[in-house]
Order: sequence, then structure tokens, then C-alpha cells
Amino acid sequence: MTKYAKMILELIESSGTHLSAEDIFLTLRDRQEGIALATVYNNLNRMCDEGVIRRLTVDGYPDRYDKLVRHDHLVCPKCGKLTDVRFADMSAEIAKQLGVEKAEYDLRVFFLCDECAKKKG
Amino acid sequence: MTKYAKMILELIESSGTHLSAEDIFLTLRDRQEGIALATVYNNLNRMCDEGVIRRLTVDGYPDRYDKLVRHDHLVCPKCGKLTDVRFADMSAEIAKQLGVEKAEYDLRVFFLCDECAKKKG
DNA sequence: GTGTGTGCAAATGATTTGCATATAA
DNA sequence: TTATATGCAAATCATTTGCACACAC
Repeated sequence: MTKYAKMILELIESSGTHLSAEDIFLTLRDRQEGIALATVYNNLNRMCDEGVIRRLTVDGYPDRYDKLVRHDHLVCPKCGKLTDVRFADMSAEIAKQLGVEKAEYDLRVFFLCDECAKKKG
Repeated sequence: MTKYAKMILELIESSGTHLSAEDIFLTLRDRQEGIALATVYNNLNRMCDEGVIRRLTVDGYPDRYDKLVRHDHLVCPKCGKLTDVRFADMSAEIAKQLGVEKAEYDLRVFFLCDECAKKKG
């Protein structure tokens, strides 16, 4: 694992928000790291393949990346903001219904975020 | 509602599969309709905004469009294939937990499709 | 030393946009 | 008529790729 791979992973693991490739690129560049955007993408793709991080694709917005700890997401239908939330784990029921031992899933709940709710009212 | 809007909606409603903008464009063009790809996109976007159809964004694949009847999806992690499936409706629990009357959500279960399962074994 | 990561610039591919024309209410 | 949809081509934007160079093991 290289210098940049480590930095990128650390950023994602330690971040409270959901970072896009560009967020990561800009953060590292601000730290005077001479990293290229393509390198960020390369690393993110590799880590997703290896199952070290998770990609969050939301329609209309650039992909964001997330840690693996089990949780679900609220997605703001206005601004695309993602918020972590934890609903009951349904892996067991789903797996049972599909006739397999283990099942992975992605649950997104559409929910107007605080900021957009304010703007509206 | 225009001629093409009707055709596009009908295609989506009657289709057993999940069509992409290009699928729809090619289908209509094969029927000798002089439709433009941009028109397909325009109509799909409009219908999504109006809440008449639903957009399915799967990372790495072009968007596909779906009818509104409540159901969930299996997503093949190898080929991106979408399959309809119906798990228990969780709107009520989710809404309760969020403190609202109604909640919309999107549930995707990652599950190797038949074809990819064959190829593997 | 040899494979793999990196930087850069150019390519890609899905989707959007601008604008002039055509169509629907 | 008067707004809105359409066709076309060009533009956009996130992401990927090719290639030469630089590390890491």
C-alpha cells in the first residue's frame, strides 16, 4: 500500500462526511501533496474492488466514498446530501428469502435535509 | 402529453426489463419513429420530475427507468443486471423512526444473477 | 530489477444544452 | 396563438485510459 493510498483511505475513514474524488483530490493538494486526480480515482477504484471502502452513487451527483461499517443513508432529494442513519439490519431476512447464507444490500431513504427544509418553508 | 411522451411511458410500463434511454431510443427508431436521443432524455427527465416513473442509477451503468409499482431490486454485482423482487414494505417503520408520516426508500440487494453464476462455476 | 503506482493530457461516454423549427392545447 | 416539445449538433462533466517516469519490494 502506497503513500497516497494510505492518505486517501485515512481521509475516508476519518471523515464525518461523504467525500467525492474531487474533495479528496483538493484536500490533498491543499496539503501540498503533488497528487493527480487520476491517482485519486485509481486508488478509489482499487479500494472499492478490494472491498475496503464503498462507493455511493447518487443520481445527478458525482460518486462519493464511504467507510464499510454497516449503516444506511438518508438522501436529500433536493441537494443530494447524504446523511448516515441506522435502521434495523435486514441481512438475515433478505438472505433467508433469497435462500442464501449471506446478503448485502444498500438502503437509501429519501428525506429532505435540514437546510433544504428551511429554504422551503 | 405528446406522442413521444406517450410512447416512452408505454414502453416503460409494458416492459418486463429495465430500459435505458438508449434502449428506448433504439426501440422507437426501429419502429421508424424519427425521434432524437435528446427527446428521449427530455421526456424521461420530465417524467421523473413529475413522479410518473422512477430512475434507477447503478454505478458503472447508464441509468435505467422503471414503473412506480412498489418493488425492490436485485443488482448483479458482475453485470449490473436488475431483477425485480419484493421484500416486506418498510415504509411504516422507517417513517416512524424518522418521525414523519410517510417515507420513500430504495432497497437494492446485491445478488449474482443466473447468467453470471453459471459463468463462474 | 521488476512490477505496480503516479502524473499528465487526451479520450470516453452518458447526459445536457442552445437554438431554430414543429407541434399541441 | 402561444407555450411547450422536438431534432440536431455542440458542449459538459465525471471518470477512464495510454504512456513515460518513478517508487516500492
